[in-house]
Amino acid sequence: MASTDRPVPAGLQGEIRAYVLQGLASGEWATGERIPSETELMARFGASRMTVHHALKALSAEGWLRRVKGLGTFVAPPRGHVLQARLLDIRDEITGRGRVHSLQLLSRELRGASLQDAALFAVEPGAPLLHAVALHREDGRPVQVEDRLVDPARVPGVAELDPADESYFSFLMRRFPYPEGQAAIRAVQPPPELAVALELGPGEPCLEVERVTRAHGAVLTVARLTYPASRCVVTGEIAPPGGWAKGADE
Amino acid sequence: MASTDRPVPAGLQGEIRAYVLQGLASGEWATGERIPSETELMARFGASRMTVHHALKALSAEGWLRRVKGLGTFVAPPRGHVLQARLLDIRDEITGRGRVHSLQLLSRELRGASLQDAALFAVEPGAPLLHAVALHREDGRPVQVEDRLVDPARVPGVAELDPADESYFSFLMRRFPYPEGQAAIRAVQPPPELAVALELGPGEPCLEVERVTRAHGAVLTVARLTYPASRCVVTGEIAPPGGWAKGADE
DNA sequence: TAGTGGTCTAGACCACGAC
DNA sequence: TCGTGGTCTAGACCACTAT
Repeated sequence: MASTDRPVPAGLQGEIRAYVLQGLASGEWATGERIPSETELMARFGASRMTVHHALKALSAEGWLRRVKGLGTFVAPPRGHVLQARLLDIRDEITGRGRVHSLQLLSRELRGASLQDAALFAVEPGAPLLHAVALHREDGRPVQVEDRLVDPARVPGVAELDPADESYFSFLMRRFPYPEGQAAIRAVQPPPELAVALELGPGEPCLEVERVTRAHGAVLTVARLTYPASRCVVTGEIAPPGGWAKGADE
Repeated sequence: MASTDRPVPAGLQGEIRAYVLQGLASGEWATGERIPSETELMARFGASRMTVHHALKALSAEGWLRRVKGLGTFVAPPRGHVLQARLLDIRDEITGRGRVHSLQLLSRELRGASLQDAALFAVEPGAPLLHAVALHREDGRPVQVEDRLVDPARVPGVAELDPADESYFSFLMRRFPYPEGQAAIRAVQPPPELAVALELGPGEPCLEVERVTRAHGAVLTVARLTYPASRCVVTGEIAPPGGWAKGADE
């Protein structure tokens, strides 16, 4: 609830850190303004230069400060609101709530890449891509349609994977634990076939999350996840600079 | 497009950093596994302990590693996909695209806090809250309804603010540059009055972003932003551990 | 007790920017 | 030239963990 519970450095570094953060929070130093130099802080806290340096370096890495060699240390500009949302495996989400997850494979085929696919995946048109569509249920109620395209050349074994056994998400995370990519969230009027599959109420919209996942710059998979509006919210924290670099402690 | 362009430490620290990241990316060290100790790395790179220590400390602060005193350094568990999206001032977004922003104030009143408001803001029921509803247009087309509740006691001057002059978002950011809070994104069927205000097509859904913003733990404002589905996408990066702690360099 | 990481010091050389 | 931050060293003491 408070701000970040990053492991606060103890001792002198902690004091210097607190001093600087206090100056920022109180508005004593405005955006872009110069804060005391390492030399000044050494004197003020009776610390060695390394100690001061590390305190400032950490604050700079967290986005509070900007340091310029030859010039000094400045207050970093605020970055607007940054929303940090976890996008988890739907399966984990459901079982984590103590519900029962089930999956119905609607289609799965190896097909040639369209021109559009080819451009996105940076492969030759016609190159084989795995296209799978699955319906996820929570206690029997449909909660997500997963429409996924994977490049089997970059994800060996994915063509043989039975998503009822292990989700594509989990399979990919095991092999590429540090994903890069982009995501987009939209509200959509679902096409009729999705409305039927998801057992939507009349006129009920959907939330659509589209994800492009890369590893080493190469696109691995594109997923389009469609949720009934009434059964999904994306939530997240508005992050202070530095975000939640704290390890995974939950 | 690649991954994070954090200022890479030069020299020995950079080498050690690269060595560790390489080990992680290649899967040489699995999640939870122990990586070489500071002593071992000192020998391997001919570096002093401080140098090794800082390299590992930085990687740990970025979420790649977890260090335990007395035990060693371990590979941090992957954290799933983390979506980092900037939520900006709609005004800046529009003018940033070279379009013309205009605002129509639909209502603004000082009203007593309902029981629900009181619980959220942690004030007495009946305490004055500013409630403003505004319609934002881009080149004349409605793109957002902003429904906002602000505690004027915590945001002095906000009751006198004319949102056509300066947006509430910007006003708040100037006074509280380091916001905390939560946000939620939903798809909704807008109520008729919103459908009219936003000039929605028949059956067109909306994306709703709800934000609770705090400073020093106290709720400053709650905003409910409603966008026509056809005119809004929330986009963001899927972040590696460490996110984009890099200062604001765009 | 031995090994780990957490913190700190008092030096050092360097690259950079302003004057 | 002077002050800035970037990097590095070779020590040190401490707290913690496992044996």
